[in-house]
Amino acid sequence: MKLSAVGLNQQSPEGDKNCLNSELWHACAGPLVSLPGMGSHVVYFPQGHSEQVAVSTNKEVDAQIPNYPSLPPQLICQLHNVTMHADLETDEVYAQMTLQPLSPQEQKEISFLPADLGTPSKQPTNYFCKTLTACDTSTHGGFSVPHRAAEKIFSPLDFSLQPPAQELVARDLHNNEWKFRHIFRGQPKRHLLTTGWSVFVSAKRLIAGDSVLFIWNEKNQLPLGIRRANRPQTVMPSSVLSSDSMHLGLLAAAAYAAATISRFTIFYNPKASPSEFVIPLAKYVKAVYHTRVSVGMLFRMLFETEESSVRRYMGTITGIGDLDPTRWPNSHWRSVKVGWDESTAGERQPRVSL
Amino acid sequence: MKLSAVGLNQQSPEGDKNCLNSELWHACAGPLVSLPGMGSHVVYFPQGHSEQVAVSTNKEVDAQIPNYPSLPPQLICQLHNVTMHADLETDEVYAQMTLQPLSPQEQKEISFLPADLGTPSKQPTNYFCKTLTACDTSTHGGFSVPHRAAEKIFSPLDFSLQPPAQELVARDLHNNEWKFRHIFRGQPKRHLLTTGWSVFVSAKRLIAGDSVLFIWNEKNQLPLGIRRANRPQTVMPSSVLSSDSMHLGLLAAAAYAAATISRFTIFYNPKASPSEFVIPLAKYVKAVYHTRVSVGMLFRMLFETEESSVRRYMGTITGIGDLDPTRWPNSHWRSVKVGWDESTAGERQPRVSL
DNA sequence: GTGTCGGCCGTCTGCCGACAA
DNA sequence: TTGTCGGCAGACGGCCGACAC
Repeated sequence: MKLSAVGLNQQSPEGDKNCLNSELWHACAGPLVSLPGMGSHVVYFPQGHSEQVAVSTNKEVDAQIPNYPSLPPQLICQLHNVTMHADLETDEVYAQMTLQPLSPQEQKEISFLPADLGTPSKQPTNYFCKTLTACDTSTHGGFSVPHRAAEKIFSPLDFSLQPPAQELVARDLHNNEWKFRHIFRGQPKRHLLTTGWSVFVSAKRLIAGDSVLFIWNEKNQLPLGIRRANRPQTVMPSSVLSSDSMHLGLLAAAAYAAATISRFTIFYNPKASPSEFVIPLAKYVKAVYHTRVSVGMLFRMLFETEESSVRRYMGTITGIGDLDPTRWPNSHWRSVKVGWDESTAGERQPRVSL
Repeated sequence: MKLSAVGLNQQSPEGDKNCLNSELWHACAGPLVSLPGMGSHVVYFPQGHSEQVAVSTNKEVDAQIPNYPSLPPQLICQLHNVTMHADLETDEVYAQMTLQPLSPQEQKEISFLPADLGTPSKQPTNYFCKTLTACDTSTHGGFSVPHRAAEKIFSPLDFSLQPPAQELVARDLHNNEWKFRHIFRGQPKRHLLTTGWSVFVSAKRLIAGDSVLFIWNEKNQLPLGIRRANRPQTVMPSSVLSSDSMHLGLLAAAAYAAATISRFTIFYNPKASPSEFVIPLAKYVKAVYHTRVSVGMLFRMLFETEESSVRRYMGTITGIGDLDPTRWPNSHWRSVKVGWDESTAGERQPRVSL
């Protein structure tokens, strides 16, 4: 896996590129992904982080791994830095966060409830997202642009030309330039991307079922992103370190930072992670202390569907208790068991709050 | 990075595929790479392991990382298991080792010197390795086979045919099958691989400067491997875990295993790692206790050249001392400083023994 | 002995409207 | 409105010996 960051160290921030592409990053991440604000207070769940590593390495956490008595199941931190990144090979979006645990006296001082519930995922308004068809990805032709989307997002064509056509310049998450011939032709008339499209498809290794999205912005830069379909074999374990060592590493890093009140760095990958493990403190406090949860209660939860829209699912709380009592006693991570109403099986026990 | 192992867990051994391709694995790894025998006693250097992670993530180890007082700079272990693997995407070879630290009484019991100095890298005898030319990798043509190599390695052609030709079936490290048309033609006559060659080149993403190697074996299976040229941008950092957490992870895993006398798992990547960090115990004992090292002494050391042959370099010992006195006191890792005779700069301070 | 080139032919890429869902 | 197809023209892939180093 290659990173997109520039400079000598690949883990350095990307500079102003982040600001430029923040919209695009959020669009690619999806509507349910939100990042807490810089400087804000958050709750970090080592268990959730561990789950992300387990999914990424395709290996369950080993029972051999010791627990760190000094590391609580939830750690209140200040978020020093958030930078948005994208995998150089797959364009998968992820965020790098620098966290600093709060000292005991700092925790007391913030007993008042801050209002920051996290920016609610600034989805761009003027964009379109299309799932690619077999014809879109075949070498035989170009890309068929939905009619209304082309009129709304692309710069207007000069209809005095026969046929009306122009060159579009789009930029992906790495700020790479992609040029497409945009033409309005056929019977009936339609918007098509021809020359340049197949280069893009093969460079990004897109297949039917993946999605592309174009964003309109005031500078007319035409940001361009992709969302891959959930292919089962997307797992990319590393041959650098054993998964056991990785689990130990994240725990050790957090435990050491907690003990010395020093900063540590984590990666959050929205697509890989089963659920968010860095939550704004206010959201956490509200969920744990200001919400009455009891067995039998009904509730709703949002999920993203395959067509990248949002849908509500209903569920009933069937139990409350620790997921792993020996290792993580009194953890609020996935402490609520639910039974889902609809027969969409495969859903897991969800997390504490939303 | 994808792994080649099969089954539910990607880190499970590959079964008998290892045995079949052991020759090929060693051929791809190069003549200087040797793996200690299964069950033998070895010395594990956490510092060396850390260096491999640093190179793989392209990030120097952070001074913030704490040291583990319970973890000595060299750990005597029994090697429970060694399996050979290859990266599914790049075909890069690496080994997975399961180590178990020896208890104090076990260490005393092995005070006699075992004779196991490691299998000296069983390089196959009947093989050829060719660095690809621009014409070999261009889409315009096929692969020009060195004349003597073709006669030695490939199954003999039927020279009654005009032109003499046959189909060769080769197998790579993942046991994938590759078919090539082998023909003897042109003026002057030569051996060529035509149909099938370009598919192989593009699938493995070979470029001029990379090498391919064919091995002859008694079963006539024609194992086929690649060695990539040292491209500067080969680094593949992971977006799963911060490099700091990785360093902590490997230290924590070794420290925990040392404290509880339990097994832990590491990956050894010969191409990524600056030097071997799992050494047969006998070799270590011989180097440390049976070799007199003093400042000013002359010595020789083997290096692999770019043409994958072996060459001797001469050097003088200019000093002896700890590389990192505060973190790893009394470590034998890179404790010997040398000045190289020839003006081939860029060499680093070498390691204890060879 | 082998790296690169020009020549040549066949396949595939990629642009077009027709047509149907 | 838009997914897929057949038709077609040009680009590129890929096999060949010539030639030079």
